[in-house]
Amino acid sequence: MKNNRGSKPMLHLIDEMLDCNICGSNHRCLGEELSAGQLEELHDIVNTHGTYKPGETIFKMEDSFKSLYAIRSGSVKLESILEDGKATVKGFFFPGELIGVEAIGDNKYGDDAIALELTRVCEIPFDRLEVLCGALPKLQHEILTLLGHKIRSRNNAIVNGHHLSSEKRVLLFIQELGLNQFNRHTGDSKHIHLPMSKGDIANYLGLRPESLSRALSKLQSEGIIKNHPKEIELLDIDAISERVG
Amino acid sequence: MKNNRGSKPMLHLIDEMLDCNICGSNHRCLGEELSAGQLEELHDIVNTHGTYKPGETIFKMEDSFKSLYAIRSGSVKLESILEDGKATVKGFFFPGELIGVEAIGDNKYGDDAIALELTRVCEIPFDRLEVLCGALPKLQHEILTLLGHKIRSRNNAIVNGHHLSSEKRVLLFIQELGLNQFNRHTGDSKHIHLPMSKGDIANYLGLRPESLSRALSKLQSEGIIKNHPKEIELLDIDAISERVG
DNA sequence: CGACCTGTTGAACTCCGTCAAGGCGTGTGG
DNA sequence: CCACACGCCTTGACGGAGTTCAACAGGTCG
Repeated sequence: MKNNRGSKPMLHLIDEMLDCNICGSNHRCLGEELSAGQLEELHDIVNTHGTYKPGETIFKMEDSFKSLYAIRSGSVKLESILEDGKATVKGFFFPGELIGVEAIGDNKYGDDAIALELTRVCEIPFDRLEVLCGALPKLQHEILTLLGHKIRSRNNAIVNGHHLSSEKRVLLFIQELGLNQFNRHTGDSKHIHLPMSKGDIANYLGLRPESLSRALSKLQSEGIIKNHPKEIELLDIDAISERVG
Repeated sequence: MKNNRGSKPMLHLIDEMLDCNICGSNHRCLGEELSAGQLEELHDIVNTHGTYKPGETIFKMEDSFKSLYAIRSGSVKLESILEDGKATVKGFFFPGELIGVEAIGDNKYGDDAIALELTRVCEIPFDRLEVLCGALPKLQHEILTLLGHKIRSRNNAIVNGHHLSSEKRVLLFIQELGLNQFNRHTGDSKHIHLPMSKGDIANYLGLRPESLSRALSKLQSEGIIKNHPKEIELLDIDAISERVG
């Protein structure tokens, strides 16, 4: 991991924070273009603590919105309970990603954030982040970019939901998970680890568990993937790319 | 097309701008909480010009992203052409709303913005807006809130797409159009004007034109709505509310 | 008038949801 | 250590909502 201030003597704590790039992943989730001094300002407002066991919630939907959370390790699902009592999984998040942004401008988080594995996060108080954004144009730009990207990604999900068959959505999901895993340099690119349950995946994709199971079974019978309990093995990557179009 | 501040009496110009609240609607789409002086700063970066006839594009998907556009009057649809050549309608926008926000952080608009009626817009150069946000915390907060709200709205669309039948989605759409129209104090609340084609509505809702037509016919046969060429007439508002749940 | 576009209607089909049963892995208690 | 129960996943059979294909109606514009 790079540290462009290695020569200067610093407080050990700050050093550690710089090292973890706020979130502990290879990619900094925030402050990518800031100078060392500016980055320090950002670190000053971040609470690095926060470790959650599988199933524990980082925030609940009825909690009042106060902070964003940068995921340092592990993984998180966002889900909410609808009026009719049904749960809907809104997304899965991995190291380097920010959760809580969906709640910006609202007074409550609209979702439960649930750790899927042993998960460490940084808490970033939003009011302090806003103030800092006013002082650091690059940070402001970064947040705006991140939100814009999020909107585009949600729009894409809508379009995919409308135009793609269940099989294609499943393959696209697997592909994205694999890409994500590849970018984080965890595991090899053929074995996609699934920290979440198949039921959660189905829910996220807008399918019944049975439909997801059938899609996976079909893909396995065609020799494209191998379906393991907590893992998808990619047997024919070209066929996957071809099928998602 | 430029800010021709020098060529007009200054007070008159500012007065006119204040009057139109940037976008010409009753609701200010930006600068809601700013003081008069701050609002003036905002107006300084806005180009008020821009009139488009039905079918004309305000920006194209391949244009490089430079500005947001506040709709002053008329209506706009956002659509994009997918790789396979199919068009997908991403949304409909009305006076007081901002378009272009989906492109923030990207170098191109990903959509075509097409006027549905005679439409007037204000152009807000995004780089200048960013600078101004750094100076005006309330404006920054407003933009962030707006983006957060957008993300939530897109998430809701996904959930609705997964959980609601075509009939419910159609009713929800009509309901939202009506609410929108009501908030803008245009027309009465029983006659919902449709500036876009039925085909566009179907596309937006992820349906085939035939399916939308069938849904509307069914609702009409049940005495809940009346289906006109460019208008939906609401006959039984209670039944509508009840059906969308 | 005829060409054309949008919207509507009918009939057959298909994908996915629903309902029901059973398999498999894990944890617990006898 | 095995028996059993409980979740989670899988498989099968069936039905229904929405798509597809095709024909047609109604308005608009040359």
